[in-house]
Amino acid sequence: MTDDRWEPPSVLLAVDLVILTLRDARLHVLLVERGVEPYQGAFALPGGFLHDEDEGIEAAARRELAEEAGLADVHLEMIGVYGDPGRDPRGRVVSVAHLAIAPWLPDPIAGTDAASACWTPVEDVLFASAYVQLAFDHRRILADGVERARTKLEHTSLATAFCAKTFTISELQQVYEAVWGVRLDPRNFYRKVQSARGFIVPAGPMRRPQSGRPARLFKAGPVQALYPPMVRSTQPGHEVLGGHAAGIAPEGGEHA
Amino acid sequence: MTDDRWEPPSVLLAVDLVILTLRDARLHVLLVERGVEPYQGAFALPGGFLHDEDEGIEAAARRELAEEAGLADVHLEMIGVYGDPGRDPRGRVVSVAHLAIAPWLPDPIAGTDAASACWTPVEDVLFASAYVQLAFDHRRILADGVERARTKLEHTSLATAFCAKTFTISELQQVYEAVWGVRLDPRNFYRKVQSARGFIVPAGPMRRPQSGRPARLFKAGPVQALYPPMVRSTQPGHEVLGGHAAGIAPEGGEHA
DNA sequence: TCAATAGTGTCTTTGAGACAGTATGTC
DNA sequence: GACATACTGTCTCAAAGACACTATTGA
Repeated sequence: MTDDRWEPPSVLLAVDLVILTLRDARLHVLLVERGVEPYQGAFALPGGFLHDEDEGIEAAARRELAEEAGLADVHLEMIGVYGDPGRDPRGRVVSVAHLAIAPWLPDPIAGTDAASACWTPVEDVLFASAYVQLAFDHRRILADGVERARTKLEHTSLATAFCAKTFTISELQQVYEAVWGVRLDPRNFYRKVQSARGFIVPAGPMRRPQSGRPARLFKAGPVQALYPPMVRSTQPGHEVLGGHAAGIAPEGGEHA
Repeated sequence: MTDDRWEPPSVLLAVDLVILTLRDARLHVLLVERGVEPYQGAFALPGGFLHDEDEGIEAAARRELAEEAGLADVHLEMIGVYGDPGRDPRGRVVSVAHLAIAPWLPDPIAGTDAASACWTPVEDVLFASAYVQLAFDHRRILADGVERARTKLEHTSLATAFCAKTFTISELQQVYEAVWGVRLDPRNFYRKVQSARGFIVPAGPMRRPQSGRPARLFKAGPVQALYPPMVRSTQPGHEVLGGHAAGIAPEGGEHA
């Protein structure tokens, strides 16, 4: 680090949250309507500034998660940093974006202060001619968060974070289908998920149908990294309508 | 974002660089000796504070890359943010860590101001009973950076960033062996690398042996994502001596 | 009975890993 | 010639994808 007599500039640090969940088999993100300038009235990702000098970044993210979404004990990981000068008209604001995964149906948000928060289908925001415009660079942050979720579904047990404590295999399949925007063969999915060692483990001989044969219940297994992985078939032909995979540049790295 | 009448705290923003390269078939990282407090005399990752209010984060990383390592036009990507309160005794310093990959043999650093910079074998720093102690939380940053490189080698063409503009297949194999800390079968590696569509393309019928049969030269192909991927054999039995894979927690995400 | 979903089996293709064998250079 | 490295072929096994088939529920 350079340590001269000169004073380095300081910045405002914020956290922003990409909170994803599944609602009626579609991927949704939690948005809030901004009540103040800038971007008053526009939708934005939940987030806020550090509370005080001594607050850790993840602590701030969890605080916002509780304050704005009423969520606790959910999967949370850092996505990256967004700090382009000029991204916020108020000055130099650097935002640390986080990805949170909420299990489905935690109600449209309990009675939190975030009265204006609402779950929005991700495609409505990310699709080329999007209905919903987001404040700041939040559309890009959302795109990166979704891409992160897609990738982690392949190699980790993240999908179980979308489910309740116990779940059926077809519920798990819905997660993959919604996040990837593809349709999968139930029979092959069944085998594949079972053959990934430690991914899911049986949770009682229980059952709970609606129509059709009752299904076994499972819970998340011990492993974090999947082997064999749940590879997304690269050879196309599976994309389902509204696939939001287009028009997003997921990776920022450049080669020489 | 919360927008009250209260003033949010500001922080100092720094960039730190994990610059990796290959030297005599081993993975090395560039370290600098700190000339001032804190941690005077200790080794640290190259890095520094933002220069001014208007400097972008990636721009700052590239500036440090040039100033401290004399490198330009190399692969650069963000690793993550390290901002625990108390990580820097000077106050609240939030560091954005980056991973840079330098092609091998750019000389032990040209005549830059970083006279004290030196390439250090990664294992010497990361191994359990490490010889080299790093300042701040830089050991953890290095571990995360190495883990990032390991993972990206599987699914992207990042390995070519370690090589010169043209390279032989066995040179590419050395990259994988050094970064993963494993030994690979040359025959299978040959086939595998060739079957990954768009990974490498022939670069002239050239050749350049030292002993043994001359090898064909290749250059980096057009694709970024590898298919099929170069999967690290999960079933162990391949780790080579000094494997630094142990004792590192690469992932910070937690499930509910 | 049918509709609907759960779960099993089987076949084909692709790729991973082991390793024999051939090609082409230097000494 | 020996030696070293580059490259090819072949075998076996594991897993992906396609899809026929059976099982178990409710209506």
